[in-house]
Amino acid sequence: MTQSSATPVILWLRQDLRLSDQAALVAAVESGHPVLPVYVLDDAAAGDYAVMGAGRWWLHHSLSAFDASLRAKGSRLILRKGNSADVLAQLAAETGAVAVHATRHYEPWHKAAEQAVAARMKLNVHEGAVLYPPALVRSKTDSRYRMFTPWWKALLQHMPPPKPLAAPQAIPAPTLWPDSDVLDDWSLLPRNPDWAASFGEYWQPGEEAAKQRLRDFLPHIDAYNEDRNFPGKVMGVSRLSPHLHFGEISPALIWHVAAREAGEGAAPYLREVGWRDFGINMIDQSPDYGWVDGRAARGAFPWRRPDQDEAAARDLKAWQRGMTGYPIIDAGMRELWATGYVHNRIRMLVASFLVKHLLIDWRCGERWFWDTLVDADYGNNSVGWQWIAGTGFESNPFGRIMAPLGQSEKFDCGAYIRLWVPELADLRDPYIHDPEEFGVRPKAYPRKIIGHMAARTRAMAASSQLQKN
DNA sequence: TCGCCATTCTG
DNA sequence: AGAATGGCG
Repeated sequence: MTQSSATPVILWLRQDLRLSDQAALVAAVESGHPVLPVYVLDDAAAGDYAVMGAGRWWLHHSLSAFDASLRAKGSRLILRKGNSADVLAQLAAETGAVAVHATRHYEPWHKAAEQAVAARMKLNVHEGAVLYPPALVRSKTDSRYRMFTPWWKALLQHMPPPKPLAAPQAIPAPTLWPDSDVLDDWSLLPRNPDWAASFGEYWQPGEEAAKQRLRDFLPHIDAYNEDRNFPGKVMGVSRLSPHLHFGEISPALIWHVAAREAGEGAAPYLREVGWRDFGINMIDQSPDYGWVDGRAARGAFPWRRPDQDEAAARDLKAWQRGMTGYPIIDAGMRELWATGYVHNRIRMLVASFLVKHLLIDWRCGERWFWDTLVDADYGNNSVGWQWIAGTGFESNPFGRIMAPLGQSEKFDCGAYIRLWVPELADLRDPYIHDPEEFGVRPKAYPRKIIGHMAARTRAMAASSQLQKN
């Protein structure tokens, strides 16, 4: 016993930076061995989907918070960089560790890494990143779903999720800690310029902050179904997405807390939490969903290519910078830049604008979001863009073009615009939604880069051209 | 196979 | 009021 208990087990962490409700952690502790928690930064494996800009800011603070939580339990976080399987094998060789515990993830690069690790050592994979394992949600004919509603009905048959596991009282430490990289040396935080300077005003990464945000949101959960449509309502949504992405809080914990506090009133909110599982369900079935059209077009769609067409490049830049001349679009893109987040309704509007008004390939938008969102998540991002672009298995038809100006008014976005577009701060409703229409020309605010009707006509023409092919 | 129905709407 | 396309039972 003394001999074997001195042999450590590795707790391999990825997007699971929490102590509560983590089966892998509980199993590692219950094994009776000292536990070596290690986070491996493996950018090469993820390739284009490595944690990028805004996500790296979050990751830095989340790792720091998680290390502090571990230390309060008598443990600590080892940081290593490189190929996951190589790093873990090396760590095992250094410490004599014989087994690895980890939480299962469904991104293709995570699945590949799990296989590579399992080929070289004893890997115990635990569920916990999802409400329910996606492969086990089956239709009557035993097939898997690509449409949300039937999938959701089937998933509900398996709900509630397992009861959340408590954080261990203490985490047994090895007698000798292996070397760890120094977090600051990873240079995850931006500098020169520090474009994330204001992020701290909006976010506090880490498990404790995630739980606090959930507690703060609970009194508003009954109003969610209505208020979530209004980007100006600060407590209309929970803003838990980045915490969920990095695994600082589990979806099962959210489910149980929300259901306990709000009963049936939690249902609309939990359905939206369910969209995260649905995204995972999609990328699990179609690992290339982030860049390959789900429904292949009947010929190449005539996207305007920013890499080949100067006008398209200018339009893409105007969109990225929030200088399109559409107040609601510009407010959203500037909120994204300043906070690493955008309200979901605005995500739909800006995405639709890029794809349909500007006719720019949805993958350009997917890339921009991947770089700028603190909650950039492969499943969510891919499903969202494919839905808006009309390329997804289940998606909005291309011909359905959202009217940004109408939506801005309908969802009362005046205050939201005044907050993010200071050039328009003096304008009242209804002028704020479409100043050009009212003949108002605020200083330094651009004209619309394309008129709504002109864009609509162009998009419909491009789309019908495709039908003929 | 065939009919039903689809996340967040438009003019 | 309308409307078209594909997943699902």
